[in-house]
Amino acid sequence: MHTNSDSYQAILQTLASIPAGKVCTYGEVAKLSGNPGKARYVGHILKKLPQTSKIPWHRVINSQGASSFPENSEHFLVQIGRLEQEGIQVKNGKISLKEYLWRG
DNA sequence: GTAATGACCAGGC
DNA sequence: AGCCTGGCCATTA
Repeated sequence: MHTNSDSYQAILQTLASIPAGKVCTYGEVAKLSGNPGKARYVGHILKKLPQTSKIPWHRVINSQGASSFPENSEHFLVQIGRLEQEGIQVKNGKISLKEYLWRG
């Protein structure tokens, strides 16, 4: 962004390449983009994305295999809804990383 | 300039 | 399973 424009671009690129029907954790996105340990930065970028962005933010979940949003929030419902629509099984708000994690 | 805040994570207990 | 701790790092106050 300001100090690390290169990291920003790399992370954005990785986010954009997550295929439908798969999910990726914040930490994985950071690692895959060549920025291990910058999971929080990934979160920052996603938070600041404009509504018009085509980045599939809903395919990013935390290392627990769950949404990082409050359980009944608007974002939470939209995220889970979209994932299910892409064929991902969500049981009890949790997603199987074994099955759906995208490793690049 | 410092201090607090997150769409985070791994490890320990 | 849960809860706490320390580390992480750009952004914000």
